[in-house]
Amino acid sequence: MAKTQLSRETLLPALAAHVLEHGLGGASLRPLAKAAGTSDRMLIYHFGNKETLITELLGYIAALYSGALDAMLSADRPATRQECLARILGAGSDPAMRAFLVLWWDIVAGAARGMPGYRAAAEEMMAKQLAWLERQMPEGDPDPQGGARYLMTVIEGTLMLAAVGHGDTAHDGLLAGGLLPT
Amino acid sequence: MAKTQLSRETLLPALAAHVLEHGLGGASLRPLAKAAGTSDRMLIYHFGNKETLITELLGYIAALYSGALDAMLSADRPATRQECLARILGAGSDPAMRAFLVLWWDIVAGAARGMPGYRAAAEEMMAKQLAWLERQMPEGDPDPQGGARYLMTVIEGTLMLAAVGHGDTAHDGLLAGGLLPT
DNA sequence: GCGTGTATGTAGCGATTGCTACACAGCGCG
DNA sequence: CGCGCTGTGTAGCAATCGCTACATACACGC
Repeated sequence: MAKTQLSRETLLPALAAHVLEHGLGGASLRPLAKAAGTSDRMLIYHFGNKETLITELLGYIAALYSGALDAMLSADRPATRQECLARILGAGSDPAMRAFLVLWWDIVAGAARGMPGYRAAAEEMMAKQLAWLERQMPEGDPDPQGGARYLMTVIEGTLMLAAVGHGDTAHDGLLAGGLLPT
Repeated sequence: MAKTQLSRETLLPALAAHVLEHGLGGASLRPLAKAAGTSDRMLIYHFGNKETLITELLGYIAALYSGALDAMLSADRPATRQECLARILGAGSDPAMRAFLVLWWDIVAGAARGMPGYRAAAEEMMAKQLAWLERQMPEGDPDPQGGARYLMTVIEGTLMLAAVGHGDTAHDGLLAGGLLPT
């Protein structure tokens, strides 16, 4: 039993790497298995069926994302909300974060359509990001909680617009909203 | 029989209705054809292959969306940005808009992954929405263009958070940002 | 050794995928 | 009339899908 648990844990990193590169949409058992150095037969053996495999994989990816956020915690907190936002949007161009972002829209789409596991993973990832943001808010901010929620809403909007080629639109909007230094 | 000649134009509405209900991810030729009252054979005949079918379908859906926006143009413009934002977010709970929204995340995911046709459709839909928003900005707004971009960024962020169950987070953020009346 | 349970390989199932080959019916044009 | 083009139905292809049946190799308690 402990061995089974270990097997799943061993497989998940390779599976996560595969979906981070190729997406969740076309993820089928045989390519996933090949990426993990095993067979579709074994994936079903360890996870029971594809649905629970995806669910567990999403949970693992959410944990991965959480860890990536923690690793990005800078010792010095930004002085202003503007600087905080600029930093975060800058981090979004990190290639490692890019992979997460592309996968993220798959997860959002799945969550919006109610696919099992997607909603939970998305909620967790957003909760982690919100907590991270609160810790990143400038010292002495009048309303760190509200400010973090405000910034998060703005960040997600910016990322979405950037994903569909309207990054400039979002950037202009942030300038107009006084959220970025001119 | 078959008095109505089938063409791309006659097929697209039924195809759009199908993907609006069932999503783009699992859209395969036979179910699509059945929804349009024809056969996969005919879909390929009229569109050449699935890829161009999807591309044209996305273009048609973008036009549909544009029309839906125009139909939602209210004669009276809101007095403040706050009211403007509140109206728009209220319109997002319209069931007809819900279907668009769920499909929208499929499109964003496809665009983010560079799937052919997705990016173009997404760009067009966002451009249309931006133009619509500019027309909806309060009369006498100091910076309607920048304001529209700002509101759009905020709107998209709110919609995304709502899609993954963090609608409250976004709402609190809008309050904290002074974008909604308390 | 002997049995038992876990982990794994091989092979295959029925369904579905995008797409094609072929036949044929109707139409307009000469 | 005959010829060709357009539209359509039927049947099927090879590939892939999630999943399963069966055999087996290996470790461990008796």
